[in-house]
Amino acid sequence: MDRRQKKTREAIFSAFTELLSKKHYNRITISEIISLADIGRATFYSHFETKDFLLKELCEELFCHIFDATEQGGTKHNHIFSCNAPSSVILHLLQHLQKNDNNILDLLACDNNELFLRYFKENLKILIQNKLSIFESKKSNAIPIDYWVNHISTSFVETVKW
Amino acid sequence: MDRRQKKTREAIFSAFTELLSKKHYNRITISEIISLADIGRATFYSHFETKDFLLKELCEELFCHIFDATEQGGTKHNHIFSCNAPSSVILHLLQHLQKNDNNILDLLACDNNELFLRYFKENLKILIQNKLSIFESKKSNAIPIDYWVNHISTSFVETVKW
DNA sequence: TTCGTTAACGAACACATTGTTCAATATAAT
DNA sequence: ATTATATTGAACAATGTGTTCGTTAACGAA
Repeated sequence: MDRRQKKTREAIFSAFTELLSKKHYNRITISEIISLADIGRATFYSHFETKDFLLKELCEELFCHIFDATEQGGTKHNHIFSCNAPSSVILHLLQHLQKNDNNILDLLACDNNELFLRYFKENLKILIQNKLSIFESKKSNAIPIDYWVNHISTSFVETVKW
Repeated sequence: MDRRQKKTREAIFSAFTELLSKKHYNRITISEIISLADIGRATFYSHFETKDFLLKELCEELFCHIFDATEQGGTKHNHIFSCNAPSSVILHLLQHLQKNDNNILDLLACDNNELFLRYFKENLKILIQNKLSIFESKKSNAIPIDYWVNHISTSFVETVKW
């Protein structure tokens, strides 16, 4: 990727997360992001179609790192973070939270969490779905499996939030 | 309250809920609400300061009904709903959900739920806080009580959502 | 270093939405 | 019937959005 592209992209992400930790997503304007990132208006729009897409891509950057590492089986991975992923995904996740990488905690804490938490939960669901499929054999269970998936992932997210 | 005020207020709420069930909150404009409710622009602003306040008051209308009934001790109450509140708040709540009064289910289902779910949860928290305070005597518990409050209310909300 | 490619700039633009104002009108309460 | 008040409609400035385009500067490969 062109060095210029990467720079502006990171400048935008940086400005955006800074603003997110200060005010609600709805109240953040493109103009604010632009002036804080110190880039041209047209430049922003050549990177992100809308503010929603920006948030979406930010979430993907943050979460794909952790959940992608699952499939790579504990090898080194390099996104925004760089670390040695432990074998347990949950442990890995908690480690990042503890270090508060990229201010994830700030983002989870305040009002901006809607889409953010949704991504978090979506990815967790897939993970737990896989874990639970081990017990798939006991199909006679009266409680549907996707209820358990939902319940466990939700409980986890809410526990972290708490 | 003035008959005219009540009419406009209900027209706004009605138009707003209809729009909410169709598109995301962020994408709904005041102008849309106005034209669907068929009222003047100035009229809207004489009722609600902003779109956020409108949502807030809608949530209050919907949830205060159920949670207020707790304190009144099962007597008849008259908000948007009117019914004989059973002694169990949870039962009461589930009854309304089953009847899908005021399209609550629609509102819970789709993307507009952020603030909505928050109110739901906030009110539940208070309720559960009270219920749990009965066991307050066992203070030696290693797990803080507000964790339990959070966990139980969250689980309930998420179960309903599921 | 050179050179073709591509990103960033910035200023301008049409457009949509917001929230306010005000005088005129219609409706309610007593 | 009369007073009070809610609604109306049109106009308004202010702000934000998303696009356009010619110019400038940085990039990377040869």
